[in-house]
Amino acid sequence: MNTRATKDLLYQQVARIGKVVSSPRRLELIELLCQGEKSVEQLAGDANMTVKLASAHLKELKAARLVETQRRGKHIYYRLVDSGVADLWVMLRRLAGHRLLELQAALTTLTKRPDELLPVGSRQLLQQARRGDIIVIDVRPADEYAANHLPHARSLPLAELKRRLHELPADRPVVAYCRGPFCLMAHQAVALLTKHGYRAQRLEDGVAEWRARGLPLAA
Amino acid sequence: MNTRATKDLLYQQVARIGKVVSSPRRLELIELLCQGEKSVEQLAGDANMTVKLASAHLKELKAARLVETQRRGKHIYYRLVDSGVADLWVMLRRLAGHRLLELQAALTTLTKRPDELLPVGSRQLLQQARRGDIIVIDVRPADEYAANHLPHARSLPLAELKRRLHELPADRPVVAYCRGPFCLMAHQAVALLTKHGYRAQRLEDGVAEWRARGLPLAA
DNA sequence: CTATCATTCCAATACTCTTTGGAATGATAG
DNA sequence: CTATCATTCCAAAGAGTATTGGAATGATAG
Repeated sequence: MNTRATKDLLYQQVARIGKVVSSPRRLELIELLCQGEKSVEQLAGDANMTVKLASAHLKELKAARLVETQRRGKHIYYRLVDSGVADLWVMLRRLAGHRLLELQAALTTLTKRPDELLPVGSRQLLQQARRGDIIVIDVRPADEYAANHLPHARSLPLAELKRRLHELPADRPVVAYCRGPFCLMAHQAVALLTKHGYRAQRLEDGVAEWRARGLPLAA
Repeated sequence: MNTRATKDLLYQQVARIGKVVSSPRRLELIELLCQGEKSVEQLAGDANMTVKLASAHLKELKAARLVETQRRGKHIYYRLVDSGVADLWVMLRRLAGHRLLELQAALTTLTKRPDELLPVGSRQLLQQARRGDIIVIDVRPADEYAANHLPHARSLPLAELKRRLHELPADRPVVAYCRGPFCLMAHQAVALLTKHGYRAQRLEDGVAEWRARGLPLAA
């Protein structure tokens, strides 16, 4: 029994998972896939890279068994193998956020108005949304809403928000969410809503964070 | 607001955590530190590397805020910053184990006898240990036992096991555990015990796995 | 067949990481 | 002061990674 050699082999295998999540590009792809399955084209577009580069990174993710593919028509769709991968993303982000001051600094420059952040707990939010005391809107693209969304949330993509403002009752507070803490869409939505007289706040969580906490989702 | 640049920065910060856990050596150090704090010398010895190399890797871990140091006398002791780091290690290993067939293959070559693995649930194990129906032994070095161990376990380091065999009652089953699934000490202990007529089984978990499941520990 | 979507191959550049060596520097105990 | 423990600096070899380019190949829909 060659102890050293075997141990090295074991750690090396685990390190493969680490290697895969050591690239900012791949992390961005993982975050996008947390929103639901997407084609290579969509992924490349959303993450600002060429299709070829996205393809290369997705190949790595697939080799590590973090994502899987399915062909439908002309497109090949990628999705996370299971929610454990989303949990890994949430955990890494949480660890990074707790430890790396640089990240916190970067995040606060994004969120110029800390007051727009939602002060309310998750379960309380759900209750208020169910009763209709507040309106929860999902400002991601419609297909991501279709794949998975928070209970009692309605889809109102950022791109359509301006011309569909009238759909929102002006007398109730609005809570907007998007892909998670790194996503800027909810942020912009809140800015727009506030400018038009709404009481709007941002929910930092996305569906991945929501699920990682064991909270329910709707599809 | 330069969206792209900011996003890149955010993902880059998270990728730093990934980078740190993309090295087999550093993972081994993390696993060792899951057992309790250790000096550089100890770590280097346990992980079969030179002090200088260990020092370099520990520097990386420290830069990522996964470990912290404390000087006591001539030695500098390293420890995990909090149990979230141990959880990350457990999570990565679990993901790797679920996904990478190579890892499973390597593990089964280690465990030539699958029957030696404990078939019993964690809570049930605790109960039996508390009642004294079984003897749970911690075969890690004594200082790791001192730092943290399973409830109702007694310390019986592998190095001393042979000459302290008489301390174990021959009429009750023995369950041995060590640093976790990647550690071979419990394995060897079970082999030795079985050879001497004991009914011995191996518990795959170590203290990190135990804690990650929310189960209690003793110190 | 043609257009589209995705991957692959070969190649090149630039970059980063790992590991080792030798030598030097700090910090501490006794 | 001396021995021990740990880190640091400079340097270098070697391996691996990321990204881009051009061109080609598969797979599918219509």
